[in-house]
Amino acid sequence: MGRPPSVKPTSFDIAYLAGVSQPTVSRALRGSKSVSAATRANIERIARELNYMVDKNASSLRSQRTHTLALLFFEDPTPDESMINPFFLSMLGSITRECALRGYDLLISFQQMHNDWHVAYQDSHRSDGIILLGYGDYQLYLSKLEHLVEMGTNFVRWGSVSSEGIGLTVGSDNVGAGEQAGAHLVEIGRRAIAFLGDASDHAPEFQDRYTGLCRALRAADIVPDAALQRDAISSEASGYAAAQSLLAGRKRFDAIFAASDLIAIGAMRALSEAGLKLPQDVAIIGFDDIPAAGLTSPTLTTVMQDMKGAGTLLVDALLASIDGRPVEQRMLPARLIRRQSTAV
Amino acid sequence: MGRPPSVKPTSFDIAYLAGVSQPTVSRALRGSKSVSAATRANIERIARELNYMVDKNASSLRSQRTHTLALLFFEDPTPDESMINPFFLSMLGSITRECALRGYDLLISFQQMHNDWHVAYQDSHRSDGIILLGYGDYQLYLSKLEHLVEMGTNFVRWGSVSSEGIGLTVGSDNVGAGEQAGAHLVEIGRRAIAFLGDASDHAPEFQDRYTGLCRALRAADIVPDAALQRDAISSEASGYAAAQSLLAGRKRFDAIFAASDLIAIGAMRALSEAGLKLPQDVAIIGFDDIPAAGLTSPTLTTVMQDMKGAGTLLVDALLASIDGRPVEQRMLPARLIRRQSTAV
DNA sequence: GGCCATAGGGTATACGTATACGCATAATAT
DNA sequence: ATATTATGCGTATACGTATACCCTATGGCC
Repeated sequence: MGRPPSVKPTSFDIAYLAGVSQPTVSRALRGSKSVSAATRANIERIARELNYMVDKNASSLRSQRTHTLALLFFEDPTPDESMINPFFLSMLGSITRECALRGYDLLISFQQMHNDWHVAYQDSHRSDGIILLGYGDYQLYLSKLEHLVEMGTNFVRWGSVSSEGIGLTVGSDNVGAGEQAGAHLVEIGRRAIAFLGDASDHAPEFQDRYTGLCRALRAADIVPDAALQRDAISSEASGYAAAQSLLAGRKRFDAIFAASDLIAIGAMRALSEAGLKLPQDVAIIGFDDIPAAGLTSPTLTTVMQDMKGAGTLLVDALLASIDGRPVEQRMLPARLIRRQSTAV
Repeated sequence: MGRPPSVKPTSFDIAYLAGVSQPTVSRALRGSKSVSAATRANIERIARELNYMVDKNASSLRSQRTHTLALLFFEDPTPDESMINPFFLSMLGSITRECALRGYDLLISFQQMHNDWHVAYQDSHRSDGIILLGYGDYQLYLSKLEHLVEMGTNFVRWGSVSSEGIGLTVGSDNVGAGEQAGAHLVEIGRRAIAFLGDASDHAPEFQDRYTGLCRALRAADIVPDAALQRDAISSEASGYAAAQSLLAGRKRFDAIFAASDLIAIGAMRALSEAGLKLPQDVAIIGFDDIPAAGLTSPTLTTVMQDMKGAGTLLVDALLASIDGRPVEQRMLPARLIRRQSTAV
């Protein structure tokens, strides 16, 4: 029934010291109820004394459960290789914390959008499930998701909840947030409100925000004007370009709702360079509340998403899906943060 | 010698199809040279067709190598629970990329500084080595490092390389960087240069930066004035407070070198509120080149560390240490980024 | 007092891979 | 032609845990 304790203690060592068999040790430590309280206490004491830790590999191999989740960042290739979207990074903290709380490890990896879906597949073999945080062209993204579904991989992704999507999705109430932003701009007297951000189904989240804006406009009896919308991806450069294009157009506008803070910041630069006064000439609202939003001048009114809730919900939904519990799509409320860029 | 292919292919399935034994499959796929080219090619082909992937748990269990590194963020507890130092986050990208390149997985976890060292110990059992990214009181940190050394854990940490430290360290040339910053301020005609940041051995990196500044001052025949130094930790609030304390002092100053961008940004706010013109009245230099540094007004001159190189070097050093190869402490050059806050 | 249920825990084994060892055959040396 | 070595691969087994199954003792029940 045993050998004496060795270098790295195993369940056998504990069994030997406790005078029981190895399986009993396993049962005791995993909380099986078919082990007496006295035996369990004894085993737990010895384990603590020896600094014993269950060997994760052996355990996973046997049980076929890794107790590990993989976090996969999907991104469009950027010129600056090492840049990561600050918005998703802010979710990292809460996801990690939530995983730790549930006793799960978190594996992390970054992928360029154009890469083989194989990577995700690979990750699915090292973990019980995958959390997907992606941005970029949604249509490119789709085929990868289909592969995952096909293979029965457990995964959740952050994205647009309102549009029907593939797989389990958690996201902010983008439509509602867009509506709040629009209502606020109307409230401060603006009527010619431009939207910067791709409004097609290549970017469902942006599309939702635009939908919300339009809804707010109609509620104020304003007819949304397609001539005041410009496509932009989430980068400062893209926002700058979009705003310039807007300025070049013949349509006048007195406010901008940008689909992300980076776009808004780029737009602000373009507007300033054109000699416009913010927010007097043009009020502007961003989205995400990245740290930089509080540092621009004027400081940027924006929509704050519930990142902490997001991490919790993502992990929660994924674990439910892994355990075969029923899960529903869930939407998180977003909140408007009023700053100088809309203070008139 | 086998059974037919099953659901999730194993090396046995491949062996069966290739008409060889399982160990041969293992050898072929791991690149052992005691397998003929023909056999290997055949095995690789079959593996590809079956979408075979080596079971990480089984492999790790047998070989006692996980091919996984753990990234551990150590932080002082912050009021805002989910905030992570943006500076370290920017290292995340390059570390991940480097790991992927070397075929290593990356496990990630966050820890409050005051937590049990046990967490690190635990992580050391799920990985071949640990990368420590920490900030906060270095003295608190020390005992944890000693534990790790004691246990023979492989680890590298980001920190001050010049001061003698425990374990393997990789870091920027903080002294040199401080010297560059000081020289630049002298060059634009400033002579009363303040330093914001803890200059004690509780924060070796900040101390190094201060040392560098003093060196530059002496080179210009200026005697460093201790009355122009204020302790600060890396946060905006702390920088704000430190600058206010400086303003309250009777010593006049015409420049500030802040030990981090966050400190600098806080200080800028305090100075602006005091009616001082930047950079005319006070020039200011930060450290880290966080994204926000380019967005403040005036934009902030700062020191950019080589984050990409840092990730590479950290992983490199750790793997060397794991493989028992000799490793030396290494220092990365830092570069001054000139912006408006020192443009006179 | 015989019968069955239950608690408590032991026995055997599987998870999938990597490696020490041994054994042929072929290549080379003498 | 025999001894020697290298090449290529099979055999056996270990890594440490979790679980299906089996056994024993005890207690309750009629």
